[in-house]
Amino acid sequence: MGERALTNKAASGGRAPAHQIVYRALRDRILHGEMAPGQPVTIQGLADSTGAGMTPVREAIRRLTSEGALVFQDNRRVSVPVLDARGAEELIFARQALEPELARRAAATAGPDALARLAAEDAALDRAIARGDVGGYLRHNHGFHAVLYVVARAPVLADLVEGLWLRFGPSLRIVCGRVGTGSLPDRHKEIMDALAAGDGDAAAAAMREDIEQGMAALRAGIAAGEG
Amino acid sequence: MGERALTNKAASGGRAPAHQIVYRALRDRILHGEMAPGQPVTIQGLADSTGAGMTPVREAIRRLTSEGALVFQDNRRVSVPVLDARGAEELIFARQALEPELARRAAATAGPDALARLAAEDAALDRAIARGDVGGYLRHNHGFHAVLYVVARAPVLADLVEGLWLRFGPSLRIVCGRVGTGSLPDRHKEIMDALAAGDGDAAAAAMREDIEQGMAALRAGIAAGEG
DNA sequence: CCTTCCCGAATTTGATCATATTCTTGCGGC
DNA sequence: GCCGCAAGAATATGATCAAATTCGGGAAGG
Repeated sequence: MGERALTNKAASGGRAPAHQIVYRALRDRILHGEMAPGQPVTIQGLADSTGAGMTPVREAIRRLTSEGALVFQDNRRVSVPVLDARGAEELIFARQALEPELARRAAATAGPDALARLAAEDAALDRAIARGDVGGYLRHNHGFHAVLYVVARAPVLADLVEGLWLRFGPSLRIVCGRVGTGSLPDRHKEIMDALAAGDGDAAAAAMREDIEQGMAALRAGIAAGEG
Repeated sequence: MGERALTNKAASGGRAPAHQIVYRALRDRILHGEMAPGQPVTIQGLADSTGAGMTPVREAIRRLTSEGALVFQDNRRVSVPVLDARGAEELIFARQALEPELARRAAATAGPDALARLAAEDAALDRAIARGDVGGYLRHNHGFHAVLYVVARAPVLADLVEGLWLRFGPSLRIVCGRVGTGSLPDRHKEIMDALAAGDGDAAAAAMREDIEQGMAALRAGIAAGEG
């Protein structure tokens, strides 16, 4: 999400601005489900907990509201949004509309190093599942897809899809916490095979099934939580 | 983009926060092509021109960078992004992937008032074309689609697509300024007919053609501008 | 006498600004 | 060509003001 500059900056020894640090930290917490849906997010609370001033915190919050990771209530308060069934359906549609294309493009650009990084994320994911580590599952499941987005070299589409993850992250954590990591199969092996073979159609198809399986759990969990 | 609260606030007599006003103003200027691609945007300049302090301006800029309407350069400066051919292709793909679905959903929810608003926007659009008014063309072309997004009652998809408009707005202005408004046909009549008939498939198909026609101009203009 | 409702003060939170600090950059001298 | 200086711009802080929520006291009604 336009963080290339920051990454370069950090890599070259420069110090990142406080608002970037706060943004990153809060973003990761939302993405990995460490904030519950509906939980209020206060500027002063974040400023106290991060040690930053109000202005950088304010900027980080504005950014995340723009991405749908936080919502601006009519009281001017900010909170983690509660995902309803309609919203979940839209997110699933958007993922299915965009991510298979990213997989297709990644099949044309993936090299050995990319495949190795994907395999590493998938292995870490499997270990987290075996351990029953929900946090690790969420982190490495997203990590696998995030590597694929970078490999696809489609920054606009990648930005859009990353925004979708932010919207269902908190709810996915709730759902996974209820059902555990046992019943969460994925199609990552099929995706990697297709990428290795350079078969875009197969990669897109495998991604479609991976999303369908992952989002089916979310859909069911949200329906159960609402009823 | 999550501005429902603000709108209600403003409608009920409350005053909108300065950062919302600045955000809206700058967003509209980008959307309607009043800022050229590559043009720098300085915090102090905006603060001076809008009369607001630096903090609200800062928040507005952060929001727009998150939406891809502005880019954060590695110098910590902010500017209007320059759209290249690859980025344009991604935007076109994303529009084609998402907007037909919005048209399909709008066909199921459009009532007489919605059709009237669409017809009003389209009429204003036709007048702008006849007048050769590029600014009016951009404003009412977006207005037509924006009304449709609201009618579709799919806020997540609408947010995503609105973000796409922000990304190609400045470049579209350049292209339209080069070729004029004469050769810019659209499929708005077909879309409205399909919505009136409640035919989702026809609405989606008409939307696909409308996007194809509008984006073909952008694609050609960008290729010409780069070559 | 107890319960309920309403009103207003205290507290919490958000919004804004003026200012100090840091960073980048461009220029001029060496 | 290189180094340092000065100007412009972004970053960050804390203070100050305004809005909203909460909580507690008191009156009305049962």
